[in-house]
Amino acid sequence: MPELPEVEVTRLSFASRIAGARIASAQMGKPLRWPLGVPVQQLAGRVVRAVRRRGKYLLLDLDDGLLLIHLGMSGSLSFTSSPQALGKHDHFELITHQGILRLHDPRRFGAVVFAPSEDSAVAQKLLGKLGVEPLTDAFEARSFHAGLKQRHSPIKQVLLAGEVVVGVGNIYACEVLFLAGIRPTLRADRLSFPRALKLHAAIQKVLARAVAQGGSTLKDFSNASGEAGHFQLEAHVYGRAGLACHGCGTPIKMIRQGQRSTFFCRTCQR
DNA sequence: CACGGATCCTGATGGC
DNA sequence: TGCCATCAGGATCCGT
Repeated sequence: MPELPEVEVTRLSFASRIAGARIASAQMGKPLRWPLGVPVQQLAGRVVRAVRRRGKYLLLDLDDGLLLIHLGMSGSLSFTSSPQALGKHDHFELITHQGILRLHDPRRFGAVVFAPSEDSAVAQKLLGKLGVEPLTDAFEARSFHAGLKQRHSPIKQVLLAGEVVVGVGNIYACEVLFLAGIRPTLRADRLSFPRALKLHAAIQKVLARAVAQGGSTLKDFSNASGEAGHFQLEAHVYGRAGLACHGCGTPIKMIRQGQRSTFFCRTCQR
């Protein structure tokens, strides 16, 4: 479900409401990607100070330590006031006096991990190699190009790997490469600076718009308050194999790159 | 060490 | 209707 815009929209939908909340209790359903790191009982009594985001991770700052939450492929968070029994796919819950935070994740590729601090080995193992945040001033065209120059893999896979820039998932990677007119199979280090500049602009524009409009409606996304996204920009290539390119009419191609589907127009993208 | 492939898990969908 | 194969928004781990 979530690429960076959806994670950010989720964060915005509950961050201010959970800030200052004291944890009454916590519980786990089925195991997620990694163990929590501490027994759930040890979370009781701690206070949630703030919710930040790094890449596709949400960081819940506690008065002592932090929780790292990742939504994986199928995860979503809800923050509600009404208690109810954990559903089949609800695998983590924080009960606070300001509301109940619940992680719903059918495929369980998501994660909830406790770390004593952001600098701790536990946290750095997950966050340490992440690339620059695309919606900050740190995402700058020249260093982006320099980062690409060091990679010999196809540009699509370099974007997905998240070590140059974070947050661009499979859908937005396809869309952004279409908007920049770049073929997904092109080696990252072969991009000229002008073309990297176009890609840089496309990433900023598409991700920022998606956040502003409440997340993508390409799939069934809703935020932690249960509100659906209104991202109007329809996909140009993603999920459109065989259909006419919006630019030139050529049928959109679908190929496989690293076990993921890639969609592109072989006329518009070079 | 940079790269590519296999892998975790469940559900939806389409062909026969 | 059932059975099987394929595909799904992610990212780590492991072998080369």
